[in-house]
Amino acid sequence: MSQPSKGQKIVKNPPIKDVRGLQAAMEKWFSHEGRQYPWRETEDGYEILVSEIMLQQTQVATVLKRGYYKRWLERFPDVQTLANADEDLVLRAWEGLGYYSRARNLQKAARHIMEVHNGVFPRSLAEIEALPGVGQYTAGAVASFAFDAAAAAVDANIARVLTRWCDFRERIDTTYARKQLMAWAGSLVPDAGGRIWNSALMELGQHVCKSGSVACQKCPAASWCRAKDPLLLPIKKKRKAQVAVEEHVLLASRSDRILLEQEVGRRRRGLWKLPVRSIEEIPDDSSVSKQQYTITRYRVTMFIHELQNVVARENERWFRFEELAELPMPSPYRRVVVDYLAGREKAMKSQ
DNA sequence: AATGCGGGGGG
DNA sequence: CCCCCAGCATT
Repeated sequence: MSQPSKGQKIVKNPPIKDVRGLQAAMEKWFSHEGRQYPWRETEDGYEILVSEIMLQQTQVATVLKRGYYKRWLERFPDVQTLANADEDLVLRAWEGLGYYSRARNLQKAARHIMEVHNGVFPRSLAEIEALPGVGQYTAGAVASFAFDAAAAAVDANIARVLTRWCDFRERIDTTYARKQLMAWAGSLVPDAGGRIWNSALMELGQHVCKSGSVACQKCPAASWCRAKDPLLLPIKKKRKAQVAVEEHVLLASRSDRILLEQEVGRRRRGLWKLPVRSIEEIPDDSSVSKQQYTITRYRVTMFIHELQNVVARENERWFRFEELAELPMPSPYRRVVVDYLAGREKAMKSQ
């Protein structure tokens, strides 16, 4: 046996005694303390899937507060409607959530369900995981929340809870740790059904067993928990430092129109933004303002050059002001455009 | 195994 | 300023 495998053996059962008692305590606690989220009021596979995709790397508060979930289901109430929708409309409904491939994959998943499953949402774990944009976590979440399957679903909340319960003091962002946590999660899910159990674990991670603070005196699992110092868990690798970059964009207007450029690369593909130019192409008499934003690991300083007499290039188009609201546009550019139109409106009135 | 992919919340 | 968040796909 080679050395690296030592200490990396997957242990099937978590180091927890009286699992039935823990399950009972968690379910009782959840019945009192569980929040009422819209996706907890439905057992529709599609509606659950929409919520899970929106919630990937995105906090509950973000999805709820700005009405993304409700609006999406009004606009795309079922699989068939989404499958047949224009991608522009899909991206516009997603605007501000980020990770736009999620939206494109969600539509691909709808098309997959129409073609492969005749429009009927699949129930098996394997069939759900075969949907575009659906990985191991999301498949388990949908199977348990929609169909009450006894499926493991290890999200960031459950990973944190499990590492603390089991005092797992190794890095969790490795293949070994992911397998270990999946094994523990799988052995803890009650056969009777995973809906309440997975919901309760997530709820615990979200409101009690939190990342920056813990409320062990309010925790229903405290007497089962082995963590000596919960705040030190879970252990993750440090993230790469951010890189500062600059970009120069045009705020080019022509009577009642503004020039926009459509992204064609991998990042934010299909969305419209202010046209980018190199610094050498900017006339030095243009009026400049500045905005900061972050995308992935870049801290971008965006210089906004207000210009007229600009010639449109490939992938660029003039849009009437009224059309802008319908276009999918990344948040940093949306803010600039909205401010510009507001300022223009104000100037018109004061004349 | 490492990296790219948004954007906002909260310490 | 930082880390974090109901992760996935690609390399």
